[in-house]
Amino acid sequence: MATTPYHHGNLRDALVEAAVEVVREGGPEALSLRELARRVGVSHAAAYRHFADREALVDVVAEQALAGMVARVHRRLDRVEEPDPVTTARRRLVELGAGYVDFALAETGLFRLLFTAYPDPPDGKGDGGDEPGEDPYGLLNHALDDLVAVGFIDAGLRAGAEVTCWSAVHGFAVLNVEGPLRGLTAEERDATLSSLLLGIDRAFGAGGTWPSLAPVALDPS
Amino acid sequence: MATTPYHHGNLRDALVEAAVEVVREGGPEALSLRELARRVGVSHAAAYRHFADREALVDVVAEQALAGMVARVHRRLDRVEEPDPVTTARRRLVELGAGYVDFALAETGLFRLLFTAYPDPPDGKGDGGDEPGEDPYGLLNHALDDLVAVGFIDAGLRAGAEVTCWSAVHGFAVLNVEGPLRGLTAEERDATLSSLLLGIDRAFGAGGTWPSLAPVALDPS
DNA sequence: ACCGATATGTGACCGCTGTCAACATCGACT
DNA sequence: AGTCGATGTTGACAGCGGTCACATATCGGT
Repeated sequence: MATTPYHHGNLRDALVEAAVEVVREGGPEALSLRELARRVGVSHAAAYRHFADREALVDVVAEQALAGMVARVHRRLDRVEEPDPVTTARRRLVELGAGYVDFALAETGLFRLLFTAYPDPPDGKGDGGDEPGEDPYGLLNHALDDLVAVGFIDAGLRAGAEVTCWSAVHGFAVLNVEGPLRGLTAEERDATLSSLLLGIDRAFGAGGTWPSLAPVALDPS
Repeated sequence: MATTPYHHGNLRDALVEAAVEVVREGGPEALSLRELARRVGVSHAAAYRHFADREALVDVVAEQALAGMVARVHRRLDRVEEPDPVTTARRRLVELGAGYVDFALAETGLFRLLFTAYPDPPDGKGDGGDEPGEDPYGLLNHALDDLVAVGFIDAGLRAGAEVTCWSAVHGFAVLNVEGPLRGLTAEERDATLSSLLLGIDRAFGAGGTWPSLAPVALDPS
């Protein structure tokens, strides 16, 4: 039987599943090998047959978290429909940021784990090899390139733009998730996030005169 | 004798001093009550006469860290001298951000501690009572108000501006200190930070046509 | 059908941590 | 002089990550 075989069968998967669960509702610091083993109903040393150490387990959870974040961002991106290419590209950048923050607020534990495992966080450009455009950093660069292509961003402003965007959105997420800005009401959060995202849009489109974009709202689903 | 009295004399201060030292060169996760006691040459439980628990010690270190950061920001702020009030105000905002990042990169451990103690980080607006303008958040608001006063920032854009600025700069710091952006060279860091700070300036000054600002460089002293 | 190699899980153990309670010491004040 | 409160010590407990020798189950080859 695939369900509950002989020894335990699929301990590894069970552990990962439990780990994701634990991190979700307690953050990275709640993730303990022993607690996991207890949950799965197995000896604490058994986990070491499947993971070299705690870090290895964390890495796997981080992968899942990253995937979840990408999925969430895509959900927003896919909903964008605007009349002209410029507005579409601008809107996509905004929605990208909003999706990032959505995930951070909806999956606090996973988000914190993603950026608190100081030995080599698995995000972004370092890890090469993946499908381009399937990690947040790739999506971001793609969106910015589009904005240059449609003539919204001056080519001279493209350099470093991805860092600016990432920093702003990531900072907002961090401050709201585990920093002094948690405790904001939903309204305040929406307002300040709109202000931030539209500010980025303004900074990039400073060359010409463009119609302003509609505000954003978080989606705590 | 004030130096090495009877029992220990000034254990509390000695512990705090050692704690700052440890965090400086190992980050918050290296801060252990027992290690501290060992360093100071005292029994492992002695610390409990002075601190309710580990958290309390962390809070004190956080205060020191915050003070250090404010000092560093001020050092940059005080060096600003520009011909006209508008440029001065703009420059001050830029230097404020640069000082924040300076501190994050020069005092990695202390910075991380400041924003990783999820139960009530001591930064920013929450803690009231302090001299206004003597914490980073107050300095930031002051700088932004000035920019409105001199006519650089349109009054309609003032709302939420402090969150935008803080998010961007904080995000940059976090990504460079413990995130995927550490590993950047000094040149890349300077370039991207300049791009970020000047982008903020651009976003706020979008109303009129202003001369562009000179780039920034980090100061790893 | 058997038997051995290999994968998987167990229990005891180490050193580390924070925290607490009981005990010792010392200075200050009456 | 003698007591009291603040400070420091000792020893214990539980929980953690990690490692080991050992037990067990499963599978592959004969």
